[in-house]
Amino acid sequence: MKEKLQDALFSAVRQVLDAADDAGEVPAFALELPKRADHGDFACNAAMLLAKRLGEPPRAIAERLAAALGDAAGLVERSEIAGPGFLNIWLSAARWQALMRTVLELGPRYGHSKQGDGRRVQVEFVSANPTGPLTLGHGRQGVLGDVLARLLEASGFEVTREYYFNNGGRQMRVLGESVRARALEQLGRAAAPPPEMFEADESDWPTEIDGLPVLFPRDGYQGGYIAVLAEEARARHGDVLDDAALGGDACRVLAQEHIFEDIRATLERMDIHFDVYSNEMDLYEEGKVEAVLQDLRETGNVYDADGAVWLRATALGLERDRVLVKSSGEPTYLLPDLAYHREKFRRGFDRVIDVQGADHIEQFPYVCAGVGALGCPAERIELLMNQFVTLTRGGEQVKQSTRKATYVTVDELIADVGRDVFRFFMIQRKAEGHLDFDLDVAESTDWKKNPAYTVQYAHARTHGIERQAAEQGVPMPNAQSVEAAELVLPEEIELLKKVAEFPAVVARAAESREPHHVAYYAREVAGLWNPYVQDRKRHRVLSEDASLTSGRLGLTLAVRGVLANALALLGLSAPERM
RNA sequence: GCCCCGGUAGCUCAGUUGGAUAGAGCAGCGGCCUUCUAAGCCGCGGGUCGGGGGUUCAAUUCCUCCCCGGGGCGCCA
Repeated sequence: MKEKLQDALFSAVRQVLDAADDAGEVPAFALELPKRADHGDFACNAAMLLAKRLGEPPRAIAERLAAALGDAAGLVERSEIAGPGFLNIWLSAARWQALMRTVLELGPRYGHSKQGDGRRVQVEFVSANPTGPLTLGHGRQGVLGDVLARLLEASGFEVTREYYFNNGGRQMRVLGESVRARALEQLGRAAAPPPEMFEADESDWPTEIDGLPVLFPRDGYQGGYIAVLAEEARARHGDVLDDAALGGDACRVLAQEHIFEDIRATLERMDIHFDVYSNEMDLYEEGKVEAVLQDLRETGNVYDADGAVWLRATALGLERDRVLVKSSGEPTYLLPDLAYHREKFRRGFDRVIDVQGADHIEQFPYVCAGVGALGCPAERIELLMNQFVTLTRGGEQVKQSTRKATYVTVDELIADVGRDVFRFFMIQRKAEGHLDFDLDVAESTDWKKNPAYTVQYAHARTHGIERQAAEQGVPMPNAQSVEAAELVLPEEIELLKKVAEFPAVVARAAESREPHHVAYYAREVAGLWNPYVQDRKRHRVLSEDASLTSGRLGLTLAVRGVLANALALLGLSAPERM
């Protein structure tokens, strides 16, 4: 619909230019949905853009543009010049007929496009290291990445969802040591450092308490789940626990396995499914990390200083140089990260999107510069950054501390509010802003109060109406029989306009990597539909008037169509009754 | 000190890539109503878009300088 009008306007502008002996190009004018209904269905700014070029007032140009446009082969009912020189355009009523038919015909595909043309996109997200349960930050990132992936799929891209984790470095070693220490504490062969010691100075860290050695690392993992893992370690690796190296290693492997199992279960609860899991260790074993270092050395992008190997990032236009291999001989995380990103390109992705928390944002340019130096098209990597999540209850912020492991986990929150509410809340704000997760609202099952239920209930209501219709023996219309002519009330036109907007909303959300638009859109539809259904005094869907009833049932199905598709993109269920 | 993100109605936030009189949901006020599933429906009030300067037909949107809040600035990940 919009495309046709766009074409008609293009020719109209061409005509106006030709008449003025201007052979230049038609400017990229905007065709937008006005905020106000009395500004028409579409508004075009072409006349204003031409004002300077033609040396005439924009309103005069708009006159000629309107004349050239005419009725655009029956598409346009009328047009008006308004404001500084806008051309406001009203489409003929026949468009609603076409819209309803399209929505009913396409069903679950309404709003989808072939924009991506099968190009391959990788979305890397969550990527939490298996050192403990997923936090709300991971949860937000999970939903963000997953909904973005769904949007890209709906736009015709071939998407790979990928999870990458570091299991080769210090972090995992500390995890193993934490488990081993707890196991030996349980056996009475080591002393547990008292909690307040973690607050004290590093130098005060005890080596021995009451004759027992303190094995728990100063920066160890304090969460309660470590004790559970320790029990498992005692049962399975009791024989090697006393050996620091062997025991620590066995505990690390055991912890990674168990924790990763838990993470997968959590992802399952969020309804997030990855196609590929990658990890740092594999990159080492396949020699990919070593290869990167070698290639960087050959191309003169690294140098040695202070016993370490540095990436010459300043030569690539960045703030400072970065260490790739520490003087201890151990690589920093940046080196395997470069290897991993080079692999992404080797695997043939046209586009790579890294979903990362705000704490990683500074690192991103170094990864891009590094793989760029390796000859990869780094401009194809995108960063989708997200800020942190805070919990609010009763207007007060719920205190969380990762260090003390006193944080609410994804599992706990889902157990509390359910998957659908969890997902909706995590996606409803734009990613780069802070997300305030209001528990009072999220825990409410009142459909009017909780936006996730507002949307789902709006969908359920379309089924409620259909059930009612079936009871009364009223047939539901289909794509062929649907009739829009009876839909004339302002609130009905508003709903139809909203339904018509859906494909543009999806396209924009996908292109701009802003999934929250879909959540807002769903709320808007529900915000129109719920009052429409509820206001029985002015109108009812099911009435004595058979033709009117049929038209309104068509509207019901169209609204259901966009709600169901929006919910699917958000990864929420679309219940038929609640 | 430097970098990134935010600052829009009492609160939580949108704002279609620079457009017309800046919106939604809650909260507040007034009037109706008794449900195609759950108290709903209609209307009203409410704003120096953090502040100054600039760019142009047009700035909440782009540039610049300040203010406030959050995050980051390791041979940690």
